[in-house]
Amino acid sequence: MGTQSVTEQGDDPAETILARIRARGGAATIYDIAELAEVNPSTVSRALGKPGRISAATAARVHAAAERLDFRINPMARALQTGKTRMLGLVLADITNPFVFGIVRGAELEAAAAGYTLVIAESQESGENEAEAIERLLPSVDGLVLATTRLGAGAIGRLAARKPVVLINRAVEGVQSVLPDVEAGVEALMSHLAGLGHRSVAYLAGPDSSWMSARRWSSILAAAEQRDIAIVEIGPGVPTIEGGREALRRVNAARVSAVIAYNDLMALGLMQEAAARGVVVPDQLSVAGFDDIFGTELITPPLTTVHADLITAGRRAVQELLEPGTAVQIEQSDDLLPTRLIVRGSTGTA
Amino acid sequence: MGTQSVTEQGDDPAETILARIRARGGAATIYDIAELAEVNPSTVSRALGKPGRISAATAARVHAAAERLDFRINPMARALQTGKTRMLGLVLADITNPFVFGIVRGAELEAAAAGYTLVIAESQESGENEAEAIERLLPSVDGLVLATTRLGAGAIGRLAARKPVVLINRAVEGVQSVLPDVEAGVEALMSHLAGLGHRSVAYLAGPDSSWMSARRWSSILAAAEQRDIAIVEIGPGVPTIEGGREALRRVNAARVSAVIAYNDLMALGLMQEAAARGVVVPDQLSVAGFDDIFGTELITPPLTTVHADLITAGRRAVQELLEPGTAVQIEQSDDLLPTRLIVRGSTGTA
DNA sequence: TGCCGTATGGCAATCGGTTGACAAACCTGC
DNA sequence: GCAGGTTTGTCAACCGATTGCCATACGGCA
Repeated sequence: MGTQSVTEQGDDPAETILARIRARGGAATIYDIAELAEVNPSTVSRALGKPGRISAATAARVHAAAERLDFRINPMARALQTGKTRMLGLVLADITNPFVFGIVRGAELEAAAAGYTLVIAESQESGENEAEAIERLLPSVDGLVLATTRLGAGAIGRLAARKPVVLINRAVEGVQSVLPDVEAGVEALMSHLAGLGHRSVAYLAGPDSSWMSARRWSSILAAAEQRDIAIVEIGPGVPTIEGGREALRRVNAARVSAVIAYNDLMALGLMQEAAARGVVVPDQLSVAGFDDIFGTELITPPLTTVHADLITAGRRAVQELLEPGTAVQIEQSDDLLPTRLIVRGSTGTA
Repeated sequence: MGTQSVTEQGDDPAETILARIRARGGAATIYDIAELAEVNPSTVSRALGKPGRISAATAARVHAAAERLDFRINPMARALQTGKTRMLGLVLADITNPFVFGIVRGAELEAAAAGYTLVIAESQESGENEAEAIERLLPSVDGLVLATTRLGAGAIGRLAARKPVVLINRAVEGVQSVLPDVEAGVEALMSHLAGLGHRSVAYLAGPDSSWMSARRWSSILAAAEQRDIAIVEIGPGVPTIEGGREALRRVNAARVSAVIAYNDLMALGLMQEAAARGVVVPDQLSVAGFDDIFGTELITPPLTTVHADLITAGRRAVQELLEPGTAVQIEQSDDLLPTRLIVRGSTGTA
């Protein structure tokens, strides 16, 4: 014995405390740490959360104890006191639309970097689900990113009054938003089509309620007028492959040489239906879309589309949520997301 | 005056309380309700959460007051006391893989139906990110769904000891899991290929660490042996389109007439690369994949694949998490998810 | 009328952190 | 050696719900 003492667990204070934690069947708390480091719980809290407030020596003891006990802060307890949950909500209309990939990834990235947790809710393109999901989410998040939702401007405004809200691909007076440079993308696309000799073009619109569909249409209209190209709007349509397929008939009936779809999903649908009906793309009909989603390179011919940097959109939305520093200037700010035309095989000479 | 009294806000107790709530800048609490309904906070709690415990009359008063004040329970406060957060974590390797669509949607659906919130974390195919994400998530969720992660069996086991865990597309001793009926799908696929006259087939494996890749390979191996078909395993490879593209050379070198890819993404990559190199599918090479993801119908020729019901996988994973009723029998339980062969154009006669 | 069992509501402790107010200890410099 | 200022750590209240225990009220029954 003596130096060669029996290694009894009981004599190591850390072991004693760990045993107690295990017995209670939970995780270590700051009280456990306080006991082990022989300080007050409040000191633990500050050592862990307010760098500089506690002397380096004590802080080191606390950190060592925390490490030893494998301490993990209880987010609920902290949230209860501070009112901040360190969670952000991301509301999507349809998670099976590859369009959301980039947004989700960008938002995740940025949120994780800031130590925030991202909660994703999807409404499956249903307004009720969406309202419900948002209500469920609201009390537990510090802010909300709304990506092309079904909500009306009024509801969004009211929401923004309760919690910070950032919109993606949509603008509402007084609410922050992240928008792509539609103008530039459309300009490039219309020049491209004009250069190929198209004099008559159709725009296949998305849902009536879609702010972005209207925005794209107005840009396209302006660009067409400027170039003296005939333009017609067809729709509204469901923003899915199915919606695109169903619209082909009306597009054909319009006797245009090119069609611009509200989004890539609809463009893909148009192309599938065209292939099924023997309409050759791009010889008989040029097709273009927006967003450059997964799948645009898969189809034959590959789809010409206006690329938007969705990852950056997701990142920036979260950034703006986290730092209200950015002024609440919507529209016309120079920070529209860059957009660029990707020319592939689905567009050809008229 | 009298009946025609001045409508002063101050005389409506609800208004007074609402004003106070607004001033404090927060939401209504059970204490506010208690005050308005003239009962004790504990009565409010019970009226709202324990049906039957409080008399119908009082409960009605409480509910009316809650409604009036637009009460929304504070999830953090409840979680702190009960230890249950009513949140579930879903960990994905890569959210940009269309494979996860169904899983996410199914899990969302089921979680929402049970009043739970789903928190999604993605590791971007990196082990470190994943461990970090899980650590971040763990304290705030009641359970975890792990969909084809990078974690080793040991780590998963340790995790399962801390919180309920359900695995998708992977089995670990003693941990619940949701698995597809690989056997049946592979049988159907191999019969199909054999019927087309293929006598020499390659399997393009996924990552080394992938449990499912190994599982598929062993099934394929068995089915090939049984049919006296020559089979080779090529790989491991990255489970993406890029990974598939890179593998084409090795597949060609193997001089097989058909290749089965670990998943659809790799199969799509193989086909893209084949098209780029003038290898005609299916005339010179038949290609098949697994999962039936978005995009398999887009490519030309469309991809033959083994469909798995991923939505159901997501749903069931959440169900098992929520009701531990299900016995912890992994493997060999009859509840493997049905699987079925979808024959499309990418497979043809040898 | 009186006794007992049950239905109902209240009291107060509790979950695990955070934070304002304060006291003790420490350092200055004169 | 002491006034004045700064660190550093402690005390105790608090966030908003839940819940075990208890007191009262009420109904039934003898």
